[in-house]
Amino acid sequence: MGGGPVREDEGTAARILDAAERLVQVRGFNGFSYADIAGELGITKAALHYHFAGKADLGLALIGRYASRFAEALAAIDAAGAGALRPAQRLAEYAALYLGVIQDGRMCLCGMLAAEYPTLPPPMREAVAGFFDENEAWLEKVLAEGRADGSLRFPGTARESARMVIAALEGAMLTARPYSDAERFRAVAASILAGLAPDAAAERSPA
Amino acid sequence: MGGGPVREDEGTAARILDAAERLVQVRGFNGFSYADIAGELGITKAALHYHFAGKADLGLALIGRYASRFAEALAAIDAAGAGALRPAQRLAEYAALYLGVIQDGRMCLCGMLAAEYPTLPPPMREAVAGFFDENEAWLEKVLAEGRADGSLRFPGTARESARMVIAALEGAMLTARPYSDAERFRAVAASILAGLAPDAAAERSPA
DNA sequence: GTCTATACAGCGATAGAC
DNA sequence: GTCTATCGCTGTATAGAC
Repeated sequence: MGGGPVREDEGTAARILDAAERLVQVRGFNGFSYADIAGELGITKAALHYHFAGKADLGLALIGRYASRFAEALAAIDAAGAGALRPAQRLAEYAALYLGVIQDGRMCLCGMLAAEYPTLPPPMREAVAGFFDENEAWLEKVLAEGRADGSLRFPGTARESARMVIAALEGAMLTARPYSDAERFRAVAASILAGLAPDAAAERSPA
Repeated sequence: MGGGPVREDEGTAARILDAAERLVQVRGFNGFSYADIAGELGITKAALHYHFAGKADLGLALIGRYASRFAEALAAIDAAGAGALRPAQRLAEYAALYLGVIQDGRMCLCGMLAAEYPTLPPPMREAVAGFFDENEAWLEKVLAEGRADGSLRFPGTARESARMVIAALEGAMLTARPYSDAERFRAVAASILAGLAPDAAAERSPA
């Protein structure tokens, strides 16, 4: 899901999305301009407006593509090992997804947008909330399954712990920013997983 | 001195900081302008520049005041109960500090600035990192004490778990923003504490 | 689909009167 | 200490040529 250029014959719209995605993840939605993207791609601001009429349209497309990729990655985890991955392993894969996001000084697109939430156009707000809802639903399912088979232990409901996991991983990305240190994120992620699966010491590395 | 209809005896500089603090916590450092503060206080942008020469100076003063208040709050926790508060209780008080921050759609000042980190002037960056370092040191001390007396249990080092706690609480503020729901934050905070003090189910929640 | 050119609002910041 | 006035720059967005 990390984003980044995919192929060389990628269309202009996709290249705009790639550059904008990186800029939002690094500098925030209020921290970049059409001029930044135009300069990076070697086109003019006017050309950008042809592909995405306004910044709000661009932002909405950004979230849609990002959420789709994330959903595909979650489906891939469910399908891995012919659907035989144990809950703790799926959690580790989930954390590994986040590890792939933070490269190059980025943080989660929707985590960044959550910080800027009050300044976002309403359509973007709804899309951001939807992203978190989907992650929460997937994690709740995994956690409930892990509790049922005894491989995961946590207090309260599976939904509450799902929210805790998302909060901790997003917060780990956020608080790692001042230190430009991916290892710092990895250690925090490992600490979270270890707290949920105290028995499975060998399963907890998200790398 | 001059007499506008001011609520209190608070000086202009302090009132500027109050307004700016709220604006940064809600909209981010890149999401407000001198005009916003001036309009709110009924003064002009030029008057603002008299008190804080540039936006970077204002931002630095903001972090300094915020960090000082936080340090005082931590010292108050250490002093509470004549220094007899148990580690789990001190942790709960720590989480309660965060709960007081998120009112009115705010999030932690330094959490917000961490998201905007790459766009901040270098002096502000150093101050933000210092805030997290201080929190980490305080938490590490509490966690180590809790492990020593058997009241807290966690994997890895006390420092790693301290970073996990900060990440989870900051992330809980971040991910609660789309839902405008303080209860959502409270539940996540309780989930974190419960994971560290599994024996103390009756341990008071951060409310 | 991309360009040049431009409109127009907003930004941080400064000079000088009072 | 606050004001009016203004500067230079950047922001998003648009019109119309090619």
